[in-house]
Amino acid sequence: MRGQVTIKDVAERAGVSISTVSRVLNGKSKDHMRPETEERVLQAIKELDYSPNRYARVLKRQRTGVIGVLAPDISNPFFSQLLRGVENVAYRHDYLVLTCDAENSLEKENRYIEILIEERVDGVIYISSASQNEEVERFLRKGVHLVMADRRLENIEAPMVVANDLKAGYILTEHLLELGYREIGFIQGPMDLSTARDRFQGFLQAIGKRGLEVRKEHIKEADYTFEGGYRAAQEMLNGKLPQAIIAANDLMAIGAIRALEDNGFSVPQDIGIAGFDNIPLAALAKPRLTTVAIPAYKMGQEAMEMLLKNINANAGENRQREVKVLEVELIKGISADVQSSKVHQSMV
Amino acid sequence: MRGQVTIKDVAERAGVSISTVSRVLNGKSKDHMRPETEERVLQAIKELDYSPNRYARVLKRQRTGVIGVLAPDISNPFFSQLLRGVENVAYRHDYLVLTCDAENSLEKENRYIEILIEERVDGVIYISSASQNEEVERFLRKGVHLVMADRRLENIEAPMVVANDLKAGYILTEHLLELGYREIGFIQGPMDLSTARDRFQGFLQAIGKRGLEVRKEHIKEADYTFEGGYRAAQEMLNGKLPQAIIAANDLMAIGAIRALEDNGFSVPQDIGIAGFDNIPLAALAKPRLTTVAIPAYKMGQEAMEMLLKNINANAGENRQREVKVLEVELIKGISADVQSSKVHQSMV
DNA sequence: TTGTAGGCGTTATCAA
DNA sequence: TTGATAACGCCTACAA
Repeated sequence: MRGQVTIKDVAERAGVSISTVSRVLNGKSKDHMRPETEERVLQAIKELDYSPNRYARVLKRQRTGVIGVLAPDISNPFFSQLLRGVENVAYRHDYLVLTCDAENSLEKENRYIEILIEERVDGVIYISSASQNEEVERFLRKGVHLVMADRRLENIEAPMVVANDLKAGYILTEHLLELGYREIGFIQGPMDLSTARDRFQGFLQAIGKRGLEVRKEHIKEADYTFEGGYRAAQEMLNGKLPQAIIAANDLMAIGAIRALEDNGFSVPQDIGIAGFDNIPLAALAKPRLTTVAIPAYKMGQEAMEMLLKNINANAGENRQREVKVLEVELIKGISADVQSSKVHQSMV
Repeated sequence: MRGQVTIKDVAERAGVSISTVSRVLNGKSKDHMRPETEERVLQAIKELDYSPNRYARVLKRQRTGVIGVLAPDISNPFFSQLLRGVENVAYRHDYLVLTCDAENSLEKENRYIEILIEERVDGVIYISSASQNEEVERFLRKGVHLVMADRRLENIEAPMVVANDLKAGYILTEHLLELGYREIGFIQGPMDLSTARDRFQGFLQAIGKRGLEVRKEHIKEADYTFEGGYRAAQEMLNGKLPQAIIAANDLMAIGAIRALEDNGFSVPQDIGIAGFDNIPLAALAKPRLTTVAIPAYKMGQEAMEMLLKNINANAGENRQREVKVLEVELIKGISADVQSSKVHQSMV
């Protein structure tokens, strides 16, 4: 950054004042400027390979053109998809995206909140790592626009984009029930997260509607990671296995498959497994995983669009807290057909 | 950003001058400052929830504390791993990482180069999307520190961290040969990339050492993506299949597996498949993929450390262009054992 | 149509 | 031990 070319160098080279250069830079030359003057400036800019200093510019303009995404775990394909959705919209609107991976740590999340505030971001898309974090409200106090994505937090006054997780849990369970499964286990996500709670609630509703029950030892709580799913399934192996297991996301479902296979069971012949998210990995799993597609990419796009709307909205205009619920879709794995016959047999 | 709290507000509240506040902020209070003064300032900062404006700070300090990573495809797990390695080191040294996903597009790469220059990054870790890009040299002309990672570019005068891809290609091929495979096909990566060239060269060397040959129709070039691997394998299906196929990365290997299975072949019973990278997905594939581990995370760490060394080095000190070559490791899939017998049978 | 000058929030030099 | 003040590079009234 030392010895950088400034607007002053350009002005000298072009033989004009710095204001003239600035006007060319900001496209305010159209109306009142001699074409030859503009030409000289453009020429000087090219010769010196000048590019404006964003820091000086932001300081003056009082607007950074940066938005932050605070996510709990970028290595989870679901969130990287969501992120791509955000970037797609941001790129088109000339916003820079600052990605912050909290790695499921509250401490890191807080450090990033501080960084985003120092960065003076124009807005933040927040995917919470935990049930609550008081620090997040600093954004609101500072007037930073905030949009929540994927995970609902009731106590924070911000608009949000979420999926219909309750329905997701319901239709997936209903699907398995239709296939003939009666004893279904569930690997929960962290129950302080709305997605985990809703998916489980949907599960319970579908089960309850048929007057069925679930054994306590067939319900485990894990942390949405591959390893967590692996461990939860392994714990279930201690007792009598259910006929099928629903994991609250695909990563855990795949972990569960691994655990079961490592213990000599084959999926889906011996036991059925299903998940949520429909991450790309789910399509690769063999056999194809039964799952509920949560539109991550779209969620990212919608969240960014909602954020833009808020940023550009008239501050005076009193809006109500907008909530957008995205629809979900059942993805039937080929496992299903194979299983149904198997299960029916074992039930005879 | 409007109505933000500034150092001036803090000074007024604490009843001191802005210079005093600045000193507290920068930890220069240790030596010569009354503890009670410092205390008053700290108190005011807390009461006002003040946080320094990074833009003003950078403008003054002439140093951003930001480094850029320019990568060809973040959705490839290999690069997201590498990125995590970079972030790990950056975080510890209080650097912010600006991630730029060129999505294998030269146009996007160039747009990001411009953005990184405007951002006045202190350094850039560059993973090239193509064989050459003149624009990259702008970094050097601007005095931005540059480190290349993963992919060698001979014509750019910058230090680099790469893997021993030649050896990787060699030991993987040697392994398959030891298992008894004789007709081995190869799905190349983009041959303008050093990794693709080296891995293929290593393959040829191992083949040549045994006096064997490879049929032309058993060599295809693809683009390092899942879909590319799928298509390349499908093309091979038109002729006589080899006994095994090596794909220049895991993503393509998994694509190839998919293609073969979609066409009624089973892996590894009918044909062996191997790849490079050892991405997390490789461990999940069933059966476990034979691959060569390229230490992506470590590569990211090393690249960032090399960058830091360059940034902090005395500018006058004339260094030579450092090149670090990371070692690779063969990962034997369970496929191997199964295959060897099968293949021997078919060779009788 | 172009130029002058003040100020954005901070740091750092010099004086007190 | 503290305070006043001049930059840092850019934008934008206001003047010319």
